[in-house]
Amino acid sequence: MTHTRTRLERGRNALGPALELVHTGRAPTRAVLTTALGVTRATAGAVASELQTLGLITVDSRPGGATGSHGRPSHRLAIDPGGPVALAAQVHADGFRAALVGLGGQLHATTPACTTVAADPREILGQVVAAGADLLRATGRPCVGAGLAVPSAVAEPEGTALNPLHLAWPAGAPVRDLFNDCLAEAGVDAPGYCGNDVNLAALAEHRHGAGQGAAHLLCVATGHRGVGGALVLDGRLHSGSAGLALEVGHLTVDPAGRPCHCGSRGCLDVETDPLALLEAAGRTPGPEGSLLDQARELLRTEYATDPAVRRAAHAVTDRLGLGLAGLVNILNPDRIILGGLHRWLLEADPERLRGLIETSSLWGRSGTVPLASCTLDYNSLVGAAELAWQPVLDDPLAALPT
Amino acid sequence: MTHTRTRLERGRNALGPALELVHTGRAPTRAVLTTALGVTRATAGAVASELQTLGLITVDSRPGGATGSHGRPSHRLAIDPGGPVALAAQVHADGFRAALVGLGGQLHATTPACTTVAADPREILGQVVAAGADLLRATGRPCVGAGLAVPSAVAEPEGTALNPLHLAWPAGAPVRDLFNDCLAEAGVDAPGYCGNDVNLAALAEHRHGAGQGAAHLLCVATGHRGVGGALVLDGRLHSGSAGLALEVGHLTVDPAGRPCHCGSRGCLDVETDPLALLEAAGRTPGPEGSLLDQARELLRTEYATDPAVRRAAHAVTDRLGLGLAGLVNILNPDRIILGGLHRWLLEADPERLRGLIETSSLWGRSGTVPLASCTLDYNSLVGAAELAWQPVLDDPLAALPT
DNA sequence: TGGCTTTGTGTCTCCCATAAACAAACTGCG
DNA sequence: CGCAGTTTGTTTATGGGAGACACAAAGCCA
Repeated sequence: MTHTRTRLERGRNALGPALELVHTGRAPTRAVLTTALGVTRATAGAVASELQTLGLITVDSRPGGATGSHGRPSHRLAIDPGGPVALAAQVHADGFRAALVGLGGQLHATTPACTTVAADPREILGQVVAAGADLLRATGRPCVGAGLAVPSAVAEPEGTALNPLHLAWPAGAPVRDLFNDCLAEAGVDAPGYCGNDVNLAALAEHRHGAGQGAAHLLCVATGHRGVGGALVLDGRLHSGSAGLALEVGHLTVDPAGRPCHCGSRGCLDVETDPLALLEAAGRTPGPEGSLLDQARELLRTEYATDPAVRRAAHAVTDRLGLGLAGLVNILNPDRIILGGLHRWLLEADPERLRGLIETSSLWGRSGTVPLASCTLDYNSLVGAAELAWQPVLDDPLAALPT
Repeated sequence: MTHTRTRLERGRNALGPALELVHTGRAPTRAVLTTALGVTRATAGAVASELQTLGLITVDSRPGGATGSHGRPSHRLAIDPGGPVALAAQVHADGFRAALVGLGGQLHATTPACTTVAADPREILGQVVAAGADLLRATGRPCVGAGLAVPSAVAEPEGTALNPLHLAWPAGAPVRDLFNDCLAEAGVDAPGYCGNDVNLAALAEHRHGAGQGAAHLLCVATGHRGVGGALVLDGRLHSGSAGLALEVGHLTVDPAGRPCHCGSRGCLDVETDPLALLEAAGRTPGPEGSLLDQARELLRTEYATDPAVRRAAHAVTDRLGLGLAGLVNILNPDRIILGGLHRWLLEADPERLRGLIETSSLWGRSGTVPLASCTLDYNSLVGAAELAWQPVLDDPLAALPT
């Protein structure tokens, strides 16, 4: 056995952290990069120019812009607009979508949402990958990898979808392998990664959206059906030892509530999803539009006018608050962001939810947990791209061709 | 601003990791230290000799022992028996105890358990620190720091005890500051750290006991009263953004259960603690011995013979299983260890608890979570010492005098 | 225009860790 | 017993990342 370059696989050690700072928008100039990395200006300069040589960022030599501060203005750092992209894909109950995402979480191209839903996993993945491959060919830019968001827990390291029941897939479908097969077939020579859609949304929000700066970010969101959770710890997705953490859908929030397919009653999954709100308001779901859209419309148009809608929203909010309080006691996050229906419930009555969490989370007094809405468009897609970008962020030299 | 040695505060970079490997018993010889660190033999040799110079470990030059393998036998690494120690202290409902703990979690000296309980925090801390200081003077060995375990959540970074209700202390007592004051008064010139007793027990079990090797370790335990939880992620205690994570006592495990002081009903705290078992078995707590000891005796002597005791144990086990299943869904640990009464319940009927967690934790099929008992004596004390040792493990050169 | 401040750059140096060759210690076999 | 084979410890030389330092550049402000 010979020992060869264990030392971070050679290459500048600060390269990855530096790229991550630019990626997350925390290093607009070389000066703040210097202080953020805690290195000398000489090192930061070398690192920045190396990232520039890799074609990942640009270093503005002649800014000319007003700095507002004294002294020599710092060179501005920006994502190279011609740099590589990641292929992002998402499948959900109502269709699928593909996109290209560059560094910084910027969407460079998106396919229109497709609403034909093939029952067979292989078929739908083939469709979404083909759409993404078309985008790639159209831009001609290099691809660092591909990410896929699915509405199911994804077991690691197997890469299997454990409960894709909203897709009517078989439990345990080898989604990562299928995804990679489709990528190879479509001629995309890049590694494919898979993750749960809410997890990936949380990751995207942490890096580019409402979760920025949170050290312990909890995200709870409804998709089109069901409820998902995610936790981002110190910038990394915490998905447990097997990728199954934060499956919060089956927290009990109403012991006398409606039965859940898990066998229990009153689970967060069935008590706080769009269908629950519609039913509580005495509405029958219509045929057009997703349940999520219908619930949103209901809140938007009739929350202020119809007492029944208001009562229903309050009831659902109360159950959500109970679930969040339980999670706060277990996870002690420093920020909570809500997506899907939960976001609209929060915005309909922020104080009610805040109050609930404070009173039933034991340590209400020792600092309220800030609640916020998810703000990023297509956050699951952006999060899927983060998966593909991660190796580059960890070690640009090793992950990139040259 | 001048940049001065940000580079890990100078000193050999692999020093901390190497010491941690020896500390946790994962590096019995220089050869495995080499592979575990992923460095060359030259580096490992230099690191080991440097740790030896610091007086932390010993390197056996002439082992002579049979290795069982071919080739030159490797030098053995061991904790220096004359090295520094940490002062560990624990206070609980029934008394307090102090000890000296060396590297490797070894107890070098312990005061007898004291059962006089002063009501005033300052007073009882003064007593336990004085006892520890006596031990220190008796050995004459250097002290790297002091750690204190308390039966309460400890808020970070304030260092205040948020719910020390089993000690009848005021909520929010500045326990870390008080501890440090007492240390200074007793002439102990070392920094003092505080933590929750179950958290510290989990940390100790992870490093030296039943939790070794687990990447995501969940620990749930009863103290003398109440229930606590802890999570060790990748070798570090996860205590949330403010030190309040894993306050699992108020998970609802029986909606129709007995009222809890938190205002809810059927909390894990009141449904699975020693008093709950005694009451369920129709026994009235006696005056002598702690409730935990009485519950343990009951299980030991009458579980096999008295159907009422068996029924009571099963009922409490069922509630515990429900709580654990909920935690598994949220945290997805790869091992669970149980302490206090929960340990005895597990050992009374392992299959019942295992089955409960499998059936109600959604992913029973995708790999059962191993359940184990806490095995370390005085694990909270050892864990308290870990707090004091941590700076040394992180950077031996910076933390030690010379 | 000349201080003052902040930032970028080139040069030198330090020092940690690798690489490579060698020495040491043990097993096993003929 | 001696020698091959294997694994481990040690020495020396080399390389490379990052700090220290000095100096230049580029803006403010009087």
